[in-house]
Amino acid sequence: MKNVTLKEIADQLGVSVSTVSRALTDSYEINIETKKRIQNLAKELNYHPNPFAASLRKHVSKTIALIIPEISNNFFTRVIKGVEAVCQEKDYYVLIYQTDESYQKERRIINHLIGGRVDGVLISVCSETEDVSHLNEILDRDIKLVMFDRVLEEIKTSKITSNDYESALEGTKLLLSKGCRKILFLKAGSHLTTMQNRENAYKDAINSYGLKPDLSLIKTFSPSEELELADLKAFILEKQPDAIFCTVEKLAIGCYDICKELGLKIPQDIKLITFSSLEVARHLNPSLTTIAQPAYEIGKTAANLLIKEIESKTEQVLHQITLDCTLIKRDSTNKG
Amino acid sequence: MKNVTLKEIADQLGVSVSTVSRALTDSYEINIETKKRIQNLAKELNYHPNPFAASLRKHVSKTIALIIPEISNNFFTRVIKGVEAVCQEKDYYVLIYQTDESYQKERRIINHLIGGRVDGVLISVCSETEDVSHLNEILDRDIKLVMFDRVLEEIKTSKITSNDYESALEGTKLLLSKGCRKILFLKAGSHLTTMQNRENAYKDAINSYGLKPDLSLIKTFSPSEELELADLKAFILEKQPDAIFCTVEKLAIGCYDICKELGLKIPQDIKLITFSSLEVARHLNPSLTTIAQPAYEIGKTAANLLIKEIESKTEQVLHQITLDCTLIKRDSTNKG
DNA sequence: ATGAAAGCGCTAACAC
DNA sequence: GTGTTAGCGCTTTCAT
Repeated sequence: MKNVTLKEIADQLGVSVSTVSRALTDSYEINIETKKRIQNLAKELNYHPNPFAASLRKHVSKTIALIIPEISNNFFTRVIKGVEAVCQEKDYYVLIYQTDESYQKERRIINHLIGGRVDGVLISVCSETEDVSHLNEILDRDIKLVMFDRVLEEIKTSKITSNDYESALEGTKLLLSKGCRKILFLKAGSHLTTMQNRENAYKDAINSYGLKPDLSLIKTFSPSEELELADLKAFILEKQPDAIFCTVEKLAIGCYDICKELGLKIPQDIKLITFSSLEVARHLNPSLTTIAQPAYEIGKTAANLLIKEIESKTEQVLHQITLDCTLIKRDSTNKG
Repeated sequence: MKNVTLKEIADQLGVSVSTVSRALTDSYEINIETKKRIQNLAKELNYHPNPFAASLRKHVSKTIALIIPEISNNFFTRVIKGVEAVCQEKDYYVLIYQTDESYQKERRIINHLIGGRVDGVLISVCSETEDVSHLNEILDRDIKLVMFDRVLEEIKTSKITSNDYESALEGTKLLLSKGCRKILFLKAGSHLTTMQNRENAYKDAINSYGLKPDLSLIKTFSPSEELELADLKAFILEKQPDAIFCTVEKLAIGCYDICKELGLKIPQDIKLITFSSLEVARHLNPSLTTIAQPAYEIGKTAANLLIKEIESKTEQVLHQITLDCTLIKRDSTNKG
């Protein structure tokens, strides 16, 4: 069975295509009787408009893209939920793309989008991203762009982040208050504003204790590679820390694996804290202290902002919104 | 800046649109010189074809939809990876949709697709789905369909599942071998073939021990609702089981919560096993015995099959492929 | 080897 | 209130 078109409906009813089109968009200028007849037949024939034709004609697709580094991550999973909630309400469709933390894939996805497939893009860039030309290209094409969480200084768009500095400060101070003095700080990607804020907070917290941050305790990992566990293990063995601050969940899970392997007890030998939205954090052994970002809210806020920008006719105002994280203290930071 | 079109390139070079079109698809009938000029200018102007125009004209979109119940679930997350791996290689795009286990959303998504947006659909139906007319409608429109994991008997398409019966049999026998005699069986949705296979295995395993399955120990939960935890708790309190077999991860996590609340020790008081691909299962307290489905392989197989069906001109042969699960024994089923 | 022209299915300006 | 027409950007006959 082929898809039924406006023309077929028009022919069957002896009216013109434009009348059918107008009737189905419930235009006020169509006779109520005709409208009924058309709508009924459309329903009967199970008419569904061809989205390509409509988009081609109207130059809008009522669709946005959501580009994230990794779907298998509770933070992004909840962001998606937030975005979808808003988009469902406002009748937009969401295309979800994941970059797997690969800059190449990020470019590929954006190239795919640039033809005009979407009206707007929501992105949390991958940790590899340094060259930002692909993002600027989006803006050049008048596709609206909003960044969230993993944002970049140099792009002129609205940005939604969490209060990374304040919460990392609080997290580091928690470790310090438990007596930790040799705290590893594990980053994922180096040039993201998000990571820099967290690192600055880490240093400032240590300074606030009258101590000097040891920069050799700070290490950047590339989440796009698989083989980093060996590096991490070597780093832990070399530094013999009494605590680890992870900026991303994946690193924290890696620490669990390594500590088990090395026979290091959490929290007795090493305390652990991480940015993470992992739902089962409370059931881990030991339960994991997390800084949970307001993922769902970030998704909702970002989507609302993007749609507002898409639909506004006036020059857009750039927003910079910060939402608060929640520090959830669990056993992994208990007094050893 | 507007998007550059074929016409603009044609005008600048003093050739016709069709020549440009052919040059850019690397047609053999275009002079090598002209082709070069056109391709260079296209690159220079950063030309990107309008996907709507092309799809409208060609009646194919090189895009497939992947519909899953929940993104926040490691099983589906890995399926996505498998699907994307195949699609990237074959130059297809993947639109990911989640139904949140809601039949209404499933219908809405499929209606959205029916206009011809995609060439094929990969679906794992939500546990609510009983009416299958929306799926048949896809087939009516000549959109290819492949079901995986959550499959339905009554739909005539290719299906990829895991060996649910055999692995549930093995899982149940594991519990029986540890001395468990009052094993709850928690289902998610009742009419899915997948669930029925698992339930049959559960019963058969008990029969094989010369025991009679107590049907009152089998209970179906609706994963689309939030408030089931109270039900689950009441059920556990009422039945006082010595083991629980969960068909989905979410129920197992619920069991952890409830056992903690009730002061029941896993595995001493209650043993626990579940179908799940949860990556941190090994770090849970206690570590969780899982039956892990070959998620990545399922995704790859399903995508390959779908693309083959899309591209084949001949009448399609229906495949029914089964892949093996892995039982990973951990502490939650240890001798108490 | 290249161009002219038709048309995919839809919307919207312009008639009447 | 309804029809006619043009055109969105592309591919693809059919000419030449």
